Amino acid sequence: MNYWLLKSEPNVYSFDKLKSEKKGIWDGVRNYQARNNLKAMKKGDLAFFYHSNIGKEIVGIVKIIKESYPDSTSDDLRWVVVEVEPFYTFKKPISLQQIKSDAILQNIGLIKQSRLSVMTIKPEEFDYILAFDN
DNA sequence: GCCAACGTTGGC
DNA sequence: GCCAACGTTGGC
Repeated sequence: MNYWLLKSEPNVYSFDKLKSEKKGIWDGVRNYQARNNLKAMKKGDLAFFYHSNIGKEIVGIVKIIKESYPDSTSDDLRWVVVEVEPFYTFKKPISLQQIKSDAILQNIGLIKQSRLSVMTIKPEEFDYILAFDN
């Protein structure tokens, strides 16, 4: 079981939209490192859903329900998608500011590699962030 | 709107 | 294979 973080601009594709649609295809990734992370995802893995640009906060968790397959929004076979469904909604979203100001989370990918849209989250980071919500 | 931090492209 | 120029992402 691995943990991930997926970024989306909420004005393009928000967590609320995913919830209203019950499941979603994570398409449009055009970066090798992000693509490699998509390929490494297994059914049942969990991922934080982060709103970039607007909100700048982790708003929920999604579950990977279908492993990677070619992205139909590109005719280039290098790119892939996964399918996700809503798994958990944070009672109170975790802001980037909160993550940045936490000594434990200084090495999280969200801070270290701010431009990457699909990244891994260490199990201890996942548990630690989830505990904020209780 | 600006800029830092990348990633990509293309000339050599 | 190097590197300059350019494009993109995302925080501020």
